[in-house]
Amino acid sequence: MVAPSLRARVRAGMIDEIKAVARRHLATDGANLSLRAVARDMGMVSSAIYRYFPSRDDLLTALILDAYEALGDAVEAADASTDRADLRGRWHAACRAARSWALAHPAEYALLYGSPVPGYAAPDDTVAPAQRPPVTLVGILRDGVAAGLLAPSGEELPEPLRSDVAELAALLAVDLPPALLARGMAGWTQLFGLISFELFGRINRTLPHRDEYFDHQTGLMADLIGLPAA
Amino acid sequence: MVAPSLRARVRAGMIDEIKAVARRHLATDGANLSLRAVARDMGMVSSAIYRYFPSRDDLLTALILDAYEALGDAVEAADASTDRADLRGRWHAACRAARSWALAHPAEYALLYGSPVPGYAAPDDTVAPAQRPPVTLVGILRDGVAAGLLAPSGEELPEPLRSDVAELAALLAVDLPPALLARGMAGWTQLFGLISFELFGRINRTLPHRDEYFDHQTGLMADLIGLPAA
DNA sequence: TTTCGTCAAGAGCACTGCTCTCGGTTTTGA
DNA sequence: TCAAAACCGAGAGCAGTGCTCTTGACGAAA
Repeated sequence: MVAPSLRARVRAGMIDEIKAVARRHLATDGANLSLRAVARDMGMVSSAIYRYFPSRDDLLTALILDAYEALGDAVEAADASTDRADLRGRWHAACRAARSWALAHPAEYALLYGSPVPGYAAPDDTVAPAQRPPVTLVGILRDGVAAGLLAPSGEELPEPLRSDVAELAALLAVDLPPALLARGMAGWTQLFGLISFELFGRINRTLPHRDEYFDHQTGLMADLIGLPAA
Repeated sequence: MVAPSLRARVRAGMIDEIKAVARRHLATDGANLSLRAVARDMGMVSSAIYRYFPSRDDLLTALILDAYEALGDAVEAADASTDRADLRGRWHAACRAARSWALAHPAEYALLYGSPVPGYAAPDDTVAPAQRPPVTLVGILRDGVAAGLLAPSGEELPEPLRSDVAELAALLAVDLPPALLARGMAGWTQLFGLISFELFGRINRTLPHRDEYFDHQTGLMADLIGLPAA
């Protein structure tokens, strides 16, 4: 373990600064960020950026990866800082954390969950961080079943579907009855829809009390799952 | 009512052809469609397009309006062609119609429900057509209550939220108890999330039986709403 | 028939992502 | 220690973009 050379350190600093400037541009200009513009902001020439990122898409990928990690951190931290036995409280905390992060970083959220950039294909590095929020959510269900706080209803899925969802459980590394996992996925799907609707402004020019609406909607899904209050 | 002049007719034809070519480009290149490319495809020069659409955003707006109407037509037709008393069947039919349209026109769906184009602000003409799918869905609930097939649970929303949702009911012109409308909105939100996840490919490289998964997920929301089978 | 509105074409501007070359600096290894 | 290799920023240049403006031709209306 040798200390990184001076050159490597300034290089890492440059990469961080480029990403920071790019994030700033992202917030104002949306997904079509201009390499030349960030280069200008850094007092550089556009071609110099290519020393650090081989293409614009690679810069976007780096930003996407960072954003996934930040969102995953926020959701996991919110869940972790809630009483383990309070399943419903954990659910609400995780959902609120995702929403708060999205409201604080709308452009980055759009990058993660908006329509995919046309030519751009997300590399495989992104799938693991992308799964952290849903894994956290279904992890609450897993803990609930393990602790006996969440009784599996005994409901069974019809067959082509049951094994599909069972495979999904294996992929997410959660040991859950398929029917319950399906309900958890419904909650995750609705959470994404809620945030997207609020952020992309398609819904509710009315609905001024958005916090209350959000909590109620996520509470409905907690009901559907059967999460008990503390 | 005079017959439109020849000139007006060829002009209308040109507008239609431009939109058709643009839709084709949209399908392959995504949201960043090039005016010059569609002009090339039509054997024209880019500046000629501006005789018909004052800017690229106006072309996009026209495509968006058409897409909203097409999606609205599909959802409403599916609902209308189902036995009025079969609330659950109508719900499933409307949801399936939305999904089918989205799968058949992924680029246009992304235009409607993906991340908003940065500089672009949707004009007010779009809000009415955009509301047709959710209005159709909550219309099923309204019919159910009116026909006595869907019993309001008597559940009441806490106050800041209750009047918000009541206002939303007035805006959507559906006479529904707020608590029930909130559940309907949850269903609409989840439907959007389901389609987006499937279309934008973030979810389930596994889950090969997507039709069954979709039906089960929308069925869960029908359960949450309390829609009875036929 | 003449005038007026419409049309396609072309040149041009400012911008984009990206490539390549050219000097200058830093790190590396013999 | 010193030359070779790697790295870095600047600049020119290419192909493409949205958009504006001007020019000349055509058809419909007065």
